[in-house]
Amino acid sequence: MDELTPRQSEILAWIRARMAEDSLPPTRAELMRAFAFRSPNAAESHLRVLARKGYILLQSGTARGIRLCASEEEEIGLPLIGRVAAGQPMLAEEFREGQLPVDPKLFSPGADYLLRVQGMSMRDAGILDGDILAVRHEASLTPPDGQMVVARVNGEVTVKRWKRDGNQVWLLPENPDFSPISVDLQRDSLTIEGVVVGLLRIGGKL
Amino acid sequence: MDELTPRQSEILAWIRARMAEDSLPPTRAELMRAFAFRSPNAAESHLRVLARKGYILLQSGTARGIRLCASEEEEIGLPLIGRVAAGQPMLAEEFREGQLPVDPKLFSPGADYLLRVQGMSMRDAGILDGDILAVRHEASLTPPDGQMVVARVNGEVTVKRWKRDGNQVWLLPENPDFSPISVDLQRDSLTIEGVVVGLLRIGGKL
DNA sequence: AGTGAGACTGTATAAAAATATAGTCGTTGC
DNA sequence: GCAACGACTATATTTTTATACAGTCTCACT
Repeated sequence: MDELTPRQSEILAWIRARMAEDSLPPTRAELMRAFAFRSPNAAESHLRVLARKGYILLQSGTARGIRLCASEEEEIGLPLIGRVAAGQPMLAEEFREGQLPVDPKLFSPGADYLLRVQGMSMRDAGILDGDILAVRHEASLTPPDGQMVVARVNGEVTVKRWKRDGNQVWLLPENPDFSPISVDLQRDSLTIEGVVVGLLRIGGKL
Repeated sequence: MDELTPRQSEILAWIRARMAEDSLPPTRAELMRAFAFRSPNAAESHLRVLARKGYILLQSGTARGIRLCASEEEEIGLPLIGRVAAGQPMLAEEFREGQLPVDPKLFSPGADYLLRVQGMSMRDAGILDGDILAVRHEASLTPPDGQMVVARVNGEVTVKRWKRDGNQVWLLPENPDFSPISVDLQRDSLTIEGVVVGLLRIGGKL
């Protein structure tokens, strides 16, 4: 699929927006009005280019015969992240286990991605090994105490309950077999990757 | 919303199918061809009726200006069932807490409804009070031992692990504070309302 | 027996939409 | 320096579409 010029992406974006909004592809004239062209042919030639580059399909001889090509995987639902290597960014392509058809708005506040749980450190909160957490991206270091967060301590990703007292942060497991993690904000590197907004368990051992 | 005649529903169904299929509303001429009308006016007047009865909206003066009206609650997702009174059917309207936008195919095998969990009898299986179970309707009395089922014993609905030995059925909790329920198929009334295929936890105490 | 709605046929016609042709004006690449 | 391309203007010319008007036929009412 060829690259688009800035102008071309602008036009493609508008077409997508219009179709999402009222589910009716635009005519050349409507495109022309939207971009203040003074000739319908400006719209026509842009559509030709978009079609040639494979972003849209034009049905000749039919009114509004524009259809979007499956935009290289529709990306519905949320990405499911598996084990994240230390120090690597969360959403890197290589940690993606897949994509699940989950409505982000099912959770409140909305979820941004799904994370596969490893280990039993949150067992007593009803979160088992292999469970899937819905996570909302949220980097502020001031979640309410008791909030379940996805945190990164010295590069390592972990899910725990948050508790902070000044520069002292505790990441609390929910399983007596595990010990709380103590973090000194001035000495250790800690970032929050998000807050847990939901849980999903599918297949496996129910 | 007025009732439709058989012919009118047929036509509405076709329009819906067409729009689902290629996301482009039909023209009068296309409708005419599809139903072998010999006059475009047959299509026109049907559209008028559908619009008058509130099933579609016609944008006058625009090609393919047909849009479907939100079909009296789209019923997307799955119904969420709350506390079911003893002896009452599961899916009765009065036990419905709502509808959640969950894709049935997210689970395997697919889910038919969602059920709000009450109590802590399955705590050690990571199922807490208030959790939501995805359930597949399945009435056979021969699920594999260890399968988590939604069962009804003498009218009362409960979620437990299934274990059967001849006429002796055990419904096992996953919490030492609770006792297994013993059921004799010849003396007690037992039906299976479904098998648990997934778990969802949103909001509340995460 | 008469009326009205539903489901059409048949014929037009104006408006909407697609699309061709001929250019202009900048950039970019060789 | 010039060809190629992107991004247009300007003007036509078909096709497609929407839509009006005038009927026909059937069936359910009342």
